[in-house]
Amino acid sequence: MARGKIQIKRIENDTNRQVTYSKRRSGLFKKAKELTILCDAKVSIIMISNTNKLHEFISPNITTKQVYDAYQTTFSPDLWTSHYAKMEQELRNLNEVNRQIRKEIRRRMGCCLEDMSYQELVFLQQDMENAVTNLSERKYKVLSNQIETGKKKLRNVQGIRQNLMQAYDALREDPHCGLVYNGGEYDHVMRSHLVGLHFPREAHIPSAGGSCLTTYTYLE
Amino acid sequence: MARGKIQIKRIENDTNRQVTYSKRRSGLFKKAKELTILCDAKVSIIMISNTNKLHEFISPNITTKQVYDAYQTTFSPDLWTSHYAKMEQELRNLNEVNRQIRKEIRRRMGCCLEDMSYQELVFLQQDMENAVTNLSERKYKVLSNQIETGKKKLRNVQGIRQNLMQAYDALREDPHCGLVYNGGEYDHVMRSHLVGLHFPREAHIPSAGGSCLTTYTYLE
DNA sequence: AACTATTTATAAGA
DNA sequence: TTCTTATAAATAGTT
Repeated sequence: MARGKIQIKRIENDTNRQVTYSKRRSGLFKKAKELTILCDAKVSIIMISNTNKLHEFISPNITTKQVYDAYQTTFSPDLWTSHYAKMEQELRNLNEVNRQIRKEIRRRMGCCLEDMSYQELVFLQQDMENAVTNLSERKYKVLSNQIETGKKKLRNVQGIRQNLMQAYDALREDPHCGLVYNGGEYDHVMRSHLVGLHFPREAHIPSAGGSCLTTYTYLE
Repeated sequence: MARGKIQIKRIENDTNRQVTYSKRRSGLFKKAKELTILCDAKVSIIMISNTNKLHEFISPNITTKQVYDAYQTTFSPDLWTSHYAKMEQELRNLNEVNRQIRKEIRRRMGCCLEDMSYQELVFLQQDMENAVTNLSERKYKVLSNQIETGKKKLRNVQGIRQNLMQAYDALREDPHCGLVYNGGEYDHVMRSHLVGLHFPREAHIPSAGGSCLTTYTYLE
């Protein structure tokens, strides 16, 4: 939604997907938080990432359990247990699909071709050749991504190296630079910055912040 | 977020709150849907409105129960519940303390004095003046220590000088002794002792070593 | 992580 | 409720 519109479809690049997940998760949680406050509502969000990491948001003064209990109560045991009905249906579908796929696979491995017409065989061959092409393109893309990432890292490192070289040259050209950093002054500045305890008058003192957001890994 | 910025605080007007709830709910669900697709994640959202209406979002191909089961698996429920409650309590306490301390610091820097009564201001001023006094005393003590150390070193040097004088006298009386005390040895000793009196920049200043504890008065 | 050009969400009004 | 639209906020791509 910025620097270009994106299609809402699975992001194939792992890194991008991760980054987007992280960004949008915090966006979503922020919205949830605002909604909680603006509308005096209770919100529970549980997210499971592509990599099986679990994140949750829960409005203040309530627990996730309480929300899900309310959910259960509201949708009566029926709907809650319909979960199982849904699963059964899914299972049946899955079995059927599974049977078909296995047949297809066997065919694509060169077996079970007996009951296919010539026309079907033509189509199948074409399809298999397309598949090879797709795979090849995909392979190329993955490689490109890797190269791209590598380039980025390289640029990064080169930038750092250049800065270091410049700093080093400056130091060599002007030995008096050394004095600038000598003595207690620099030390004082450094220390106060490092410790971060020198609350200037208008200092923004970071709040401990009562975040309700938590990240845990959900182990399958 | 449009036609004017709004403060994130409870919308008091019932109708507006309802409308905003409805709009933002669909916004939230839309975002959740996009996230689901873009990042290949699973999201479960349950919302309970101000008027106790319940709404849910669930990613395709998964049930709310499954997500909640995953959640429960991740946090062995009993342990989690008590743990969570504990954390919440801690957080609340910490936030409160944090708030107070920040206020106190700001006050001691001369800000946020608007909501203090005269009596409180008097106490605070007294307290701050006491603090200045303590600091001043401490400063004086550190200086005394330095002077004391200086005196000791001086005495030490005087002793050496006396020894030298005696040796010199002995030398004059018996020229053969001279060889024994000749060379850089005494010179070196002299120099190091004398130099010690200059308190150069790197002089060791005795550590404050004292208390880091301060008593804050929590004035509302 | 920070930045910023864009896209998207949405508050207020109709 | 729904539509519109000016504006605030989110965020994709980049650094």
